[in-house]
Amino acid sequence: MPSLKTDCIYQGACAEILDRLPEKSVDVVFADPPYNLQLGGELLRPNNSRVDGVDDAWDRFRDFAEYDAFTEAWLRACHRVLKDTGTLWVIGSYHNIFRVGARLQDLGFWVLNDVIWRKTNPMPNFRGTRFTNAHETLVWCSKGPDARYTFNYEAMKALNDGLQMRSDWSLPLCTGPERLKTETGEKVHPTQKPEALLHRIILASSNPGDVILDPFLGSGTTAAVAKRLGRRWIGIEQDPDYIAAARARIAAVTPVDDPTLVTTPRKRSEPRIPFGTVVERGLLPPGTVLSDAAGRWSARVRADGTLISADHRGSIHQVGAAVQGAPACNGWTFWHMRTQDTDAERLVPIDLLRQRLRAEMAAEGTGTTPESGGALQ
Amino acid sequence: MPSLKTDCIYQGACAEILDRLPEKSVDVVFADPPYNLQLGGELLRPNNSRVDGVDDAWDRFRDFAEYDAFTEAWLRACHRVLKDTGTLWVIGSYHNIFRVGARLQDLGFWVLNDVIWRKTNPMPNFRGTRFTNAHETLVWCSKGPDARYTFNYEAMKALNDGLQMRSDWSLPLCTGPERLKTETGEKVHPTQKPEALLHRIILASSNPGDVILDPFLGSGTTAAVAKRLGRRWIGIEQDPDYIAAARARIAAVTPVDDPTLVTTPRKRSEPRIPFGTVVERGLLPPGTVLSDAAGRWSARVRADGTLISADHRGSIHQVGAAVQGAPACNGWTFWHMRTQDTDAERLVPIDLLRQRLRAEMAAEGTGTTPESGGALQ
DNA sequence: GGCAGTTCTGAATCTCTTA
DNA sequence: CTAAGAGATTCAGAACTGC
Repeated sequence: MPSLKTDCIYQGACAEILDRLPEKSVDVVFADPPYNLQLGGELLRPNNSRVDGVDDAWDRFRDFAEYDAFTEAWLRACHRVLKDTGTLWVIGSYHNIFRVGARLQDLGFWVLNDVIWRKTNPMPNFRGTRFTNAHETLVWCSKGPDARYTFNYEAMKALNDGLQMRSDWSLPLCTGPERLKTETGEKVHPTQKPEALLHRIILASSNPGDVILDPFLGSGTTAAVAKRLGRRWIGIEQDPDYIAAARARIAAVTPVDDPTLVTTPRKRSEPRIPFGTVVERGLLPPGTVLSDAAGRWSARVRADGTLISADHRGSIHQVGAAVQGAPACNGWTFWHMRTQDTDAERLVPIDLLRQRLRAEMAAEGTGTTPESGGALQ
Repeated sequence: MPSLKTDCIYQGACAEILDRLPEKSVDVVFADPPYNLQLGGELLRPNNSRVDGVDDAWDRFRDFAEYDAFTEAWLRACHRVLKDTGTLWVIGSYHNIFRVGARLQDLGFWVLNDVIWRKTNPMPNFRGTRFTNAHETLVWCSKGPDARYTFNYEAMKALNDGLQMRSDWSLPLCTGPERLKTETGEKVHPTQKPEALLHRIILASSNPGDVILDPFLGSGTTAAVAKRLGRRWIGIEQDPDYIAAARARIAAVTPVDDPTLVTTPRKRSEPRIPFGTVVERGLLPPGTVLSDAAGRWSARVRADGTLISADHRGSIHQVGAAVQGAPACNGWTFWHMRTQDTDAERLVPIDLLRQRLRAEMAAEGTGTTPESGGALQ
């Protein structure tokens, strides 16, 4: 099995190149395949200027059958090189996304989300014959229904001002200085994607050091953003002009050197601390009375790190669930202790003690290093 | 060939019923088929309450093959009953929309647009495992690449306050009084669609008197909106409980009697907040009579968000200016509506509705997009 | 009645580690 | 492999409760 050389562009047809890479070696695939646009003649704006549509050879297919065969080949090849914990992103429009989506489901990929790139500045429909085509669709999937995968939930939530990131993303088209131009001022690539789009994708679904593969690299947006965010990358591209432009572009990118700048740790990945340790270290003496925030229920701390209430005994979680009659409970945030704060007596969650202990252990160097990002089911 | 009886619900399996209808007799099909959700066990919110997921028998399929066969059967039957100038709408999620989209392309349907219903108030992802599933996808297609079809471009542009209607529509879920409930307070139907969605679809792709067919009628949203907008309709549904609820609902609808209220022959200009959204969201039903503060002039509201008076038609601003013989007019403050306030009937400016909508849109919080910046979708 | 706080709910493929 | 236990996790809006 060949080893995996990263941070380089492979020239050639993507399915063939992919078949020569080692299996289960890639963390994230981002694919921007030909859309099979099936454009008719040329399109004129109301002022009779010509719309520079996609008419390149790489977007010409005889029929759906040929496009489907092409799609299945590269998807299958991607499935092989993906790690079992890896995920695949594909972007497309209504011309091709149903073909792609159905094929990837048939190949066993498990759709996690479809994501809408809502364009803030789309090209209008000049003829007034349809709705302005103002979005593109991304499909995000894991290797199977039970596969674990990386989703940096907290990073996405932070990016969205503290609210869960939704499946619709409003971003402008790639224009202005970001858009690569030739010396004669022509677009280098007809469908260059905005870096903001790749920024969000890579931040959401990978960790620093991960390998991001783009089987249709084009002008190199994926590689440029991956490099900047401290990820390794692999690009596959046929066209030597695109490759030249991408190489120059990627070379000009300076990576963010501090990994903490490009990760938002999940609570799930923090070291686990048994409640018993809190008692053992004397942060909470046996016999201390805990209660919930509203003071409805109470329980006492036992020396072995279990709780005892009027009717129940067990872990902080078990007793919390039992007194509420709930199926489950996070005891750390449910149970509170009295604390003398300035003058008034207040109730604070015992999770504060866990946080203090984590800080102490980090200072001692005894705690396990928090893993970056969270691996999800 | 049987004749086409309209404005009624046929009970039975949709493909079988469709096969008994005359061919090429329907103008628009709107289909909301089972999504094949494949939900696992139960899901609890962070507060331990149970999510009432869709587990109905009609959404259970063995595998993709069975779902695909089901899909192809009803799509093929719809193709037969559609006029050559007819169009088909299908709504779905990532669970099924790729299967549906690929099959309808295979059957010869020609995709005109995919349209995103962006939900302003979706259910969150409670476990923090994915992006909030905040949208659904509609596919709109004609019978073939060269088929003519109805698209009321000007009506859609008017509804979007003078800007081309885009392929992404922001609308709230069907909740509150619009949501049908049983006597015991349960949902009549687990997936009732908002009337605003059907309002836009029917206004966009049909004319008064056209026949709208819904092969999965459910609680009858399609029929209710079609009737109100002066279209004929046909519903197909298996479940007798859904049928009973739909019949009662549809019977309570009063059609807009004047066809000129639901079509748009002329152009108009561009204010900042589309008055059409006020209409579409049901804050002001088509046919409502508006007047100026002194009661000197009056005009009626049309379904696309324009007004019609004795001598004039156009935007709220244009008609306001025209009736006064003034060069310009702010329709938002000029036009008033009657409101039942405490005991007395009063006239209040329709700007109140805009303010309410602005508050809602601000709460929707879409950040830097034009949508939150004023150009309502 | 009015206002504030609480509860409820919506097409949802919704955990991970250790024993 | 399964089972058990720890413990992480929510936004908008309507409906309801209580003062």
